[in-house]
Amino acid sequence: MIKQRDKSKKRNAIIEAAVHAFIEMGFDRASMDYIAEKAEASKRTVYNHFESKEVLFKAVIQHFVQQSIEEKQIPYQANVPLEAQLNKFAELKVGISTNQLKMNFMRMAFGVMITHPNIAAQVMENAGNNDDGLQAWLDDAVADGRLIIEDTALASEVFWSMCSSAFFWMPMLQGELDASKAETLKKEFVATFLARYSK
Amino acid sequence: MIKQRDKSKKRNAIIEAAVHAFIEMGFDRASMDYIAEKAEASKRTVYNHFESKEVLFKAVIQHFVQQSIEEKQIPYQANVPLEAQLNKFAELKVGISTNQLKMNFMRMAFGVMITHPNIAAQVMENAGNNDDGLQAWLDDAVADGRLIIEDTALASEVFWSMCSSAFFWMPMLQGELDASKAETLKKEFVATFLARYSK
DNA sequence: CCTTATTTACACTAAAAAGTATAAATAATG
DNA sequence: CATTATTTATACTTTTTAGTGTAAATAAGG
Repeated sequence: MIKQRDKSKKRNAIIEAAVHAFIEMGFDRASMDYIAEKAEASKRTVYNHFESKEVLFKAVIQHFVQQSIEEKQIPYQANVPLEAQLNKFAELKVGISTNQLKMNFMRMAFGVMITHPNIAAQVMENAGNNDDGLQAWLDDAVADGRLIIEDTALASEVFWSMCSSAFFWMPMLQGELDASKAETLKKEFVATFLARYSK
Repeated sequence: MIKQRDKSKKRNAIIEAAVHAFIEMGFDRASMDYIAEKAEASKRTVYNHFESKEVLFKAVIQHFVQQSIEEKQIPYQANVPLEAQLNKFAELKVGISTNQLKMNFMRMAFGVMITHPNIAAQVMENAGNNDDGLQAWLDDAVADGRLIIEDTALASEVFWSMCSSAFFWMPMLQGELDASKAETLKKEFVATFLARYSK
């Protein structure tokens, strides 16, 4: 019978340090020595918790994903203009793009996954689930007779395609989007979507 | 007076080898030794042509950009359905996404640019110019009275947002898109666009 | 206060890769 | 053919960093 003590404190400190080191200097250039120093731990302790840099990275990703699961479900409301409700969906994406920490983290993560396909594969296994609830919302709006959509999955993709490109991919690789520009685009995307699918 | 001989042959062999090495193994893991070997040149020769790996990378990018400048202008045609003409614009993006070599190259290039911001900055200086001719086409269509658009620049962005997300970013980071799926999306994008802006 | 799980300091190893030096070999061009 | 610009082979330096070994120090928890 082995006594177990609470290792979580050092472990969390290491993950926290790794998150910032990876964001700051990228996966390859953030050395284990540097991470240990920032975590106020010895390098040996880092390796006692995470047997390799790759394992540490995966833990960092998981830590981040954990934090990001705050299912922002937007329920369909019969007596609110569709425009306003769709705006909220678009706002979800805009919200991510203006969260500097989150964007930097994702930029870093994509960099790693492009550069190290083997790590990417392992990370992707634990990913999945990408439902924003838009399709459910569309189904409700159709049932309520306010939208005419044959294929709500397809319509959902149309909407997210517009938003993702402008509010996610572009800012991700080309830097933050101007706020008023974002507003203009958001309005136009919603208007375009409604032109196609509303009665 | 120094006699100049033709060094372009070796130089091109090196660039060619570097292109494939970078695509195959990524910037960091493609060593100068490996590139030299693939180019059937000595490492010293590689360094005689390109004073550093970074300089070589920039030459590779330039080589690629040079090849990609085949201005596929699509002129406005008064007596052809708008749908068919817009399809061609969408096809431009689909075309890129199904060019495996091109996508692999761009994936690699983005990886480098995310991972090495200093290189990214230098590469970006020589970039610019991203006009696909859609806005000009829209202007013509508006002048011809077949579309009603206040801001053709904005409308152009709406169209490219849809297409870029589905036909570029997603395939770039998540692998090739199914052909029939691409066809479905393309149709829906064009239909959505026309629902918003056609008479 | 004792036991011992956990952490630390520090000195290693091993590997990889960028870039350099130099003298000899090769081949373009007049 | 002769000249010499270019290329080659080879051995080298330097730097960086992942990961390990070990004995001593620390501190959690009963």
